[in-house]
Amino acid sequence: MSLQYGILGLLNYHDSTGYDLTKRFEYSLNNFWHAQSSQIYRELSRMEAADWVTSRSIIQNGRPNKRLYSITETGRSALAQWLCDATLDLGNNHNAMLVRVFFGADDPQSTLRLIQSCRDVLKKVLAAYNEPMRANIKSYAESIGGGEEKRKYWDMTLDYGVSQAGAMLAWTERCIEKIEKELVE
Amino acid sequence: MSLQYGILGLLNYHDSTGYDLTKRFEYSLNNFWHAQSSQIYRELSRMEAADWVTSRSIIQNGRPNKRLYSITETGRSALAQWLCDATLDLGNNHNAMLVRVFFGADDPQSTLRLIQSCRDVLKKVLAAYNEPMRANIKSYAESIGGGEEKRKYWDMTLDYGVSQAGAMLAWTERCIEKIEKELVE
DNA sequence: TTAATCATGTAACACGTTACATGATTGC
DNA sequence: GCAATCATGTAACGTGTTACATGATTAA
Repeated sequence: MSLQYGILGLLNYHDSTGYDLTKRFEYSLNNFWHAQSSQIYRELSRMEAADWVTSRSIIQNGRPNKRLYSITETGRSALAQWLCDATLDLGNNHNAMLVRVFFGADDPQSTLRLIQSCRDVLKKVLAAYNEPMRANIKSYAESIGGGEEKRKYWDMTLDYGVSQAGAMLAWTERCIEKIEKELVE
Repeated sequence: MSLQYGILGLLNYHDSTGYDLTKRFEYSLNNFWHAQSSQIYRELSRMEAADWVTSRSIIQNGRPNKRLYSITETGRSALAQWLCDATLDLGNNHNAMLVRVFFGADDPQSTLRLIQSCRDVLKKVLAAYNEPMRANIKSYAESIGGGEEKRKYWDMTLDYGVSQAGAMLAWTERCIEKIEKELVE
């Protein structure tokens, strides 16, 4: 149910359309929460029914009409309440690659290839944190009131991504070494 | 769709009931793939329809009857094919805590508390890797043919968990320091 | 005597993904 | 001329979660 709160959090910064929110997710929360536009529209309808948001139509010419969403007081307090709730779920880790590694003993060659390709992807991911992601966050911070204060927290979430990817990269390298040693013997 | 392959992988070791598989998931793959029994039973029905597994009833006295599942040749080749497929999705990261941190600037106090409780949980998680998890895997390895070979790969998945949790723990400590410094000012 | 273990599932719902439909405008 | 952007969604499906139902046996 965090998607709803992610949406509320962004609407709390300023009114947005579903389209805006989709983009915004992609450029900020995407690192730790991915959301398709179809899902965002669905949640927006539900949230409007629950009176967490309201919407009004904006007629445009030359562009399809927009539906601009705003957070309500009810929504604002639901958000505040959720944000300070410290219950923690480290639960839903679903990693298909690790399933493959787990069952990898019967075919070390392809497991090795798998982990190598994982390593290569991670190197690109780590590079991307610096270039597009930090830059996106910086420019978003400049476009918002109190952005510099908020940016400290946004940066923490990026640091998280960097440290997780870094640890995973180091892990792939250790695994590769182990499997290569095994294959030589 | 990886759940099906997780099930196939375990059935490839030996025939099991849905109940066995649920336990097995909890003690081995749980680190990177969690599955409820209801989901496992559902997948087993689908897989039987697809002829990846077959089942037979075992009558027991004093205990409810079992349905024992076995992997078929079709299932075995589906598994082998999936295992050596190197496509990688680092996609579905869903972390509610990071959503809270992202929107944490308005309430540094509760964000601090949140991250502190995360740190405490992580310390326990890291301790658990050594005691119940390594031990479980070791005893499972001893109960299976070729277990020692396989254990190398199982251990790699545990190493993964340890390194991710370790990196996350270090991250929480950096964040706590930053926020505490901010609160003093 | 109380809880845990064994063993099966169903039902309902929530969340996530993929594919599709529409159609003008702007930039290359 | 072609692709991308803007902007809305629906439909169908797949996956994950929660709650419930049943009921004997065994260990604390």
